[in-house]
Amino acid sequence: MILFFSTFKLSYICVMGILRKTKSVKILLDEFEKQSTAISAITLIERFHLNMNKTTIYRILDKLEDDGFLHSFLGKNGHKWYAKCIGCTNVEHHDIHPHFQCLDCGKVDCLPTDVLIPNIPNRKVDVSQILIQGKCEECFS
Amino acid sequence: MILFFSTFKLSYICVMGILRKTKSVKILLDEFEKQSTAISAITLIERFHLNMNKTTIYRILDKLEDDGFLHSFLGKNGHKWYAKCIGCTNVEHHDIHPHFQCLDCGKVDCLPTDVLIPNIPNRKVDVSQILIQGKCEECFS
DNA sequence: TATTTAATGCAACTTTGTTGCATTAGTTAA
DNA sequence: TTAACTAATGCAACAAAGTTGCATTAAATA
Repeated sequence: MILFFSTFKLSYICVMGILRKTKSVKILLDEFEKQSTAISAITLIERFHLNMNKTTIYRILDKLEDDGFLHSFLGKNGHKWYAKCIGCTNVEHHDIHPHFQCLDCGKVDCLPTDVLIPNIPNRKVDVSQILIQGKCEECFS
Repeated sequence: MILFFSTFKLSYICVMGILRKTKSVKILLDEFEKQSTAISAITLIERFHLNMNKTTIYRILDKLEDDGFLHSFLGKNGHKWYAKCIGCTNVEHHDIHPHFQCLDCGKVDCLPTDVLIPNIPNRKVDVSQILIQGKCEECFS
């Protein structure tokens, strides 16, 4: 199924999870469009608790990940973070890149670098998560 | 301060966190001595809830990490895992290696491979966590 | 506009981990 | 060996992140 999200400057999203263009979905898609860094589920709950319930937020994030629109990963304290995918579909996620979390301000960025995970004898590698922690550009100086 | 743990086949641990050789400390040290793979905090709580309180387990793990005897990292669901360090001290952890978690059986191993995290312009890299997920030797065949 | 059902809100719950405080038990010194 | 000191423990209550079930609401469509 294919939906047209013209107002979000997305040409289309191939959808399995998200079926209806609700207010909540619009708000969250909008947020990921305008923010380039990753956003944690908790931050979204703080930011939009007046607009929608936390359950709704968790469910929409889940679906957007299934759809290949967002990818998720675990930050510092095991908190879940989300960021826009590049070239992913509902069949497979392709954007395996490291994430950088600033230990001062907590911000998380996707690093454009591709990291090659070597094959490991007798094991099948499905996913790899690389979280680099340190000081970001702003907190470095 | 230096304590002698002869019964655990450790020559010594340079200690800042652990000061007293209590029953609980002995049990946990023993467990890490005899198991080569990583162990999650939750597993230890399940395994030893008759011997000691979960608070005690969390506190001892914390201290053993401070001491450079264990290192910790986050697995699949943000759960905390612990494994023995190699060549770490209470001043600095040196053993930055990837961890492999089997998505079938959940087991986590430390991979001996060293992974080089490239410097990133304008950022200071402190720690890097690499979690590779897939199928382990046993679950692969 | 009516119908269908995906999506939502809410409350209650689960899981992992933390905190404060009274009690227990290692360690050290007499 | 014993007494004194205080680190370590157990317990209960709490906190935060995330999940579940179910009644209600609101997109999509016919």
